[in-house]
Amino acid sequence: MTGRRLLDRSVLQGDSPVVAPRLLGTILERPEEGTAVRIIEVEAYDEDDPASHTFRGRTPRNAVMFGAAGHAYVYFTYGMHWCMNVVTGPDGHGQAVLLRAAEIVDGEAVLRARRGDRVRDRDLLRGPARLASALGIDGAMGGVDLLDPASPVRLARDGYEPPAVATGPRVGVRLAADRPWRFWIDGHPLVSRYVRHRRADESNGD
DNA sequence: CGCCGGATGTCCT
DNA sequence: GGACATCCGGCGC
Repeated sequence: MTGRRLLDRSVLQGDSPVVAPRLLGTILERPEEGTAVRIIEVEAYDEDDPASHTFRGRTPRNAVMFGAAGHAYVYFTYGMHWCMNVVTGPDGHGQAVLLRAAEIVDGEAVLRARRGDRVRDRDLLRGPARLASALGIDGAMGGVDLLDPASPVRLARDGYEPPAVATGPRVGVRLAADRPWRFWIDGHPLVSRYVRHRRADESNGD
Protein backbone atom coordinates (compact mmCIF):
# COMPACT_ATOMS: atom_id res chain seq x y z
CA MET A 1 0.00 0.00 0.00
CA THR A 2 1.23 3.54 -0.68
CA GLY A 3 2.21 5.89 2.07
CA ARG A 4 3.47 3.24 4.44
CA ARG A 5 6.06 4.43 6.93
CA LEU A 6 7.50 3.32 10.24
CA LEU A 7 5.47 4.14 13.32
CA ASP A 8 6.58 7.13 15.41
CA ARG A 9 8.10 5.99 18.68
CA SER A 10 6.07 8.59 20.56
CA VAL A 11 2.96 6.54 19.80
CA LEU A 12 4.35 3.82 22.10
CA GLN A 13 5.45 5.96 25.04
CA GLY A 14 2.27 5.70 27.15
CA ASP A 15 1.10 2.94 29.47
CA SER A 16 0.28 -0.29 27.68
CA PRO A 17 -3.55 -0.08 28.05
CA VAL A 18 -3.43 3.38 26.48
CA VAL A 19 -1.06 2.39 23.69
CA ALA A 20 -2.73 -0.95 22.89
CA PRO A 21 -5.71 0.44 20.91
CA ARG A 22 -3.34 2.68 18.96
CA LEU A 23 -1.72 -0.43 17.52
CA LEU A 24 -4.95 -1.62 15.92
CA GLY A 25 -4.70 -1.12 12.18
CA THR A 26 -0.92 -0.81 12.17
CA ILE A 27 1.23 -3.05 9.98
CA LEU A 28 3.79 -5.61 11.07
CA GLU A 29 6.09 -6.09 8.09
CA ARG A 30 9.10 -8.07 6.93
CA PRO A 31 9.85 -6.16 3.74
CA GLU A 32 12.88 -8.26 2.80
CA GLU A 33 10.67 -11.31 2.38
CA GLY A 34 7.65 -9.39 1.11
CA THR A 35 5.30 -10.12 4.00
CA ALA A 36 3.07 -7.69 5.87
CA VAL A 37 0.02 -8.09 8.12
CA ARG A 38 -2.43 -5.64 9.67
CA ILE A 39 -2.91 -5.95 13.43
CA ILE A 40 -6.56 -6.40 14.42
CA GLU A 41 -6.38 -7.64 18.04
CA VAL A 42 -4.00 -6.92 20.96
CA GLU A 43 -3.72 -7.25 24.74
CA ALA A 44 -2.02 -4.97 27.28
CA TYR A 45 0.23 -6.20 30.11
CA ASP A 46 1.93 -4.01 32.69
CA GLU A 47 4.02 -4.13 35.80
CA ASP A 48 1.15 -3.84 38.30
CA ASP A 49 -0.65 -6.65 36.57
CA PRO A 50 -0.72 -10.15 38.10
CA ALA A 51 -1.04 -11.65 34.61
CA SER A 52 2.13 -9.97 33.33
CA HIS A 53 5.54 -11.59 33.06
CA THR A 54 6.92 -8.47 34.78
CA PHE A 55 4.65 -8.62 37.85
CA ARG A 56 7.35 -10.16 40.05
CA GLY A 57 10.08 -7.87 38.83
CA ARG A 58 12.89 -7.98 36.37
CA THR A 59 14.39 -11.31 35.27
CA PRO A 60 16.60 -12.30 32.36
CA ARG A 61 13.58 -13.37 30.35
CA ASN A 62 11.49 -10.23 30.76
CA ALA A 63 14.31 -7.65 30.73
CA VAL A 64 13.31 -6.38 27.29
CA MET A 65 9.93 -5.30 28.69
CA PHE A 66 11.73 -2.91 31.03
CA GLY A 67 13.66 -1.35 28.17
CA ALA A 68 12.87 1.14 25.45
CA ALA A 69 9.48 1.32 23.78
CA GLY A 70 9.29 -0.13 20.30
CA HIS A 71 11.40 -3.22 20.91
CA ALA A 72 10.08 -6.76 20.51
CA TYR A 73 9.49 -8.93 23.60
CA VAL A 74 9.33 -12.48 22.24
CA TYR A 75 8.64 -15.35 24.64
CA PHE A 76 8.33 -19.12 24.35
CA THR A 77 5.48 -20.92 26.06
CA TYR A 78 3.88 -24.32 26.47
CA GLY A 79 7.07 -25.92 25.23
CA MET A 80 6.35 -25.08 21.59
CA HIS A 81 4.93 -21.63 20.86
CA TRP A 82 6.51 -18.23 20.30
CA CYS A 83 4.50 -15.03 20.88
CA MET A 84 5.45 -11.40 20.25
CA ASN A 85 4.79 -8.22 22.20
CA VAL A 86 5.59 -4.58 21.44
CA VAL A 87 7.29 -2.89 24.41
CA THR A 88 5.57 0.34 25.52
CA GLY A 89 6.06 3.06 28.12
CA PRO A 90 9.18 4.80 29.40
CA ASP A 91 12.41 2.93 30.16
CA GLY A 92 12.25 1.13 33.49
CA HIS A 93 8.55 0.27 33.26
CA GLY A 94 7.90 -3.41 32.53
CA GLN A 95 5.05 -3.28 30.06
CA ALA A 96 4.14 -4.41 26.57
CA VAL A 97 1.29 -5.17 24.18
CA LEU A 98 0.77 -8.73 22.92
CA LEU A 99 -0.04 -9.03 19.21
CA ARG A 100 -2.94 -11.50 19.07
CA ALA A 101 -4.37 -11.49 15.55
CA ALA A 102 -3.88 -9.93 12.14
CA GLU A 103 -5.08 -9.98 8.54
CA ILE A 104 -2.99 -10.48 5.42
CA VAL A 105 -1.63 -7.41 3.65
CA ASP A 106 1.22 -8.84 1.55
CA GLY A 107 3.02 -12.13 0.99
CA GLU A 108 0.24 -14.64 1.53
CA ALA A 109 2.20 -17.47 -0.08
CA VAL A 110 5.14 -17.05 2.32
CA LEU A 111 2.88 -16.79 5.37
CA ARG A 112 0.89 -19.81 4.32
CA ALA A 113 3.99 -21.89 3.60
CA ARG A 114 5.13 -21.50 7.22
CA ARG A 115 1.77 -22.57 8.63
CA GLY A 116 1.26 -25.57 6.41
CA ASP A 117 -1.03 -26.27 3.47
CA ARG A 118 -3.83 -27.61 5.63
CA VAL A 119 -4.42 -24.44 7.63
CA ARG A 120 -7.76 -22.75 7.11
CA ASP A 121 -7.86 -19.08 6.13
CA ARG A 122 -9.34 -18.06 9.47
CA ASP A 123 -6.56 -19.81 11.39
CA LEU A 124 -3.61 -18.39 9.45
CA LEU A 125 -3.06 -15.30 11.66
CA ARG A 126 -5.61 -15.75 14.47
CA GLY A 127 -3.93 -16.25 17.85
CA PRO A 128 -0.57 -14.90 19.02
CA ALA A 129 1.42 -18.08 18.37
CA ARG A 130 -0.07 -18.55 14.91
CA LEU A 131 0.67 -14.93 14.05
CA ALA A 132 4.28 -15.26 15.16
CA SER A 133 4.67 -18.57 13.37
CA ALA A 134 3.33 -17.24 10.05
CA LEU A 135 5.77 -14.35 10.16
CA GLY A 136 8.71 -16.56 11.13
CA ILE A 137 9.15 -14.84 14.49
CA ASP A 138 11.05 -16.74 17.18
CA GLY A 139 13.59 -16.13 19.92
CA ALA A 140 16.12 -14.84 17.42
CA MET A 141 13.86 -11.78 16.97
CA GLY A 142 13.75 -11.07 20.72
CA GLY A 143 14.77 -7.52 21.54
CA VAL A 144 14.89 -6.15 17.99
CA ASP A 145 13.87 -2.54 17.48
CA LEU A 146 10.64 -2.62 15.48
CA LEU A 147 11.08 1.02 14.53
CA ASP A 148 14.56 0.64 13.03
CA PRO A 149 14.62 0.47 9.23
CA ALA A 150 17.45 -2.07 9.48
CA SER A 151 15.43 -4.57 11.56
CA PRO A 152 14.12 -7.74 9.95
CA VAL A 153 10.64 -7.11 11.36
CA ARG A 154 9.14 -3.65 11.74
CA LEU A 155 6.02 -1.78 12.75
CA ALA A 156 4.52 0.68 10.27
CA ARG A 157 1.35 2.52 9.44
CA ASP A 158 -0.41 3.55 6.29
CA GLY A 159 -3.55 5.58 5.74
CA TYR A 160 -5.80 3.02 7.43
CA GLU A 161 -7.86 4.07 10.45
CA PRO A 162 -9.75 1.40 12.40
CA PRO A 163 -13.50 2.05 12.29
CA ALA A 164 -14.27 1.22 15.92
CA VAL A 165 -12.46 -0.43 18.82
CA ALA A 166 -14.05 -2.97 21.16
CA THR A 167 -12.61 -4.11 24.52
CA GLY A 168 -13.01 -7.11 26.79
CA PRO A 169 -11.16 -9.53 29.07
CA ARG A 170 -7.87 -11.06 27.98
CA VAL A 171 -7.67 -14.59 26.63
CA GLY A 172 -6.24 -17.45 28.65
CA VAL A 173 -4.91 -15.54 31.66
CA ARG A 174 -5.41 -17.06 35.11
CA LEU A 175 -4.85 -14.00 37.33
CA ALA A 176 -6.69 -10.70 36.84
CA ALA A 177 -8.85 -12.67 34.45
CA ASP A 178 -11.48 -9.97 34.03
CA ARG A 179 -9.28 -6.93 33.52
CA PRO A 180 -10.62 -5.56 30.20
CA TRP A 181 -7.27 -5.09 28.51
CA ARG A 182 -7.94 -6.85 25.23
CA PHE A 183 -8.69 -4.55 22.31
CA TRP A 184 -9.85 -5.45 18.82
CA ILE A 185 -11.37 -3.94 15.71
CA ASP A 186 -15.07 -4.20 16.39
CA GLY A 187 -16.86 -6.72 14.23
CA HIS A 188 -13.73 -8.06 12.55
CA PRO A 189 -14.27 -11.68 11.54
CA LEU A 190 -10.69 -12.78 12.31
CA VAL A 191 -10.50 -11.76 15.97
CA SER A 192 -9.64 -14.71 18.21
CA ARG A 193 -12.41 -16.33 20.14
CA TYR A 194 -12.49 -15.59 23.87
CA VAL A 195 -11.22 -18.55 25.86
CA ARG A 196 -11.23 -18.09 29.60
CA HIS A 197 -8.39 -19.76 31.46
CA ARG A 198 -9.36 -23.20 32.81
CA ARG A 199 -8.57 -22.00 36.31
CA ALA A 200 -9.26 -18.30 36.01
CA ASP A 201 -9.27 -16.36 39.25
CA GLU A 202 -12.96 -15.71 39.92
CA SER A 203 -12.65 -13.71 43.10
CA ASN A 204 -10.51 -10.95 41.73
CA GLY A 205 -11.40 -9.20 38.50
CA ASP A 206 -8.45 -6.96 39.06
C1' DC B 1 -18.61 -26.41 22.14
C1' DG B 2 -15.70 -28.80 25.51
C1' DC B 3 -11.84 -31.52 27.02
C1' DC B 4 -7.20 -32.95 26.77
C1' DG B 5 -2.32 -33.56 26.01
C1' DG B 6 2.02 -31.93 23.97
C1' DA B 7 7.12 -30.44 25.24
C1' DT B 8 10.17 -27.22 27.48
C1' DG B 9 11.71 -22.84 29.73
C1' DT B 10 11.19 -20.11 33.84
C1' DC B 11 10.84 -19.15 38.46
C1' DC B 12 9.80 -20.59 42.40
C1' DT B 13 3.79 -21.28 45.78
C1' DG C 1 12.26 -30.90 42.44
C1' DG C 2 8.02 -29.26 40.57
C1' DA C 3 4.13 -26.28 39.15
C1' DC C 4 2.67 -23.82 35.60
C1' DA C 5 2.59 -21.18 31.30
C1' DT C 6 -0.06 -14.16 27.31
C1' DC C 7 -1.34 -21.71 23.26
C1' DC C 8 -2.82 -24.89 19.60
C1' DG C 9 -4.61 -28.91 17.24
C1' DG C 10 -7.13 -33.00 17.48
C1' DC C 11 -10.82 -35.50 18.88
C1' DG C 12 -15.45 -36.46 20.83
C1' DC C 13 -20.26 -35.05 21.68
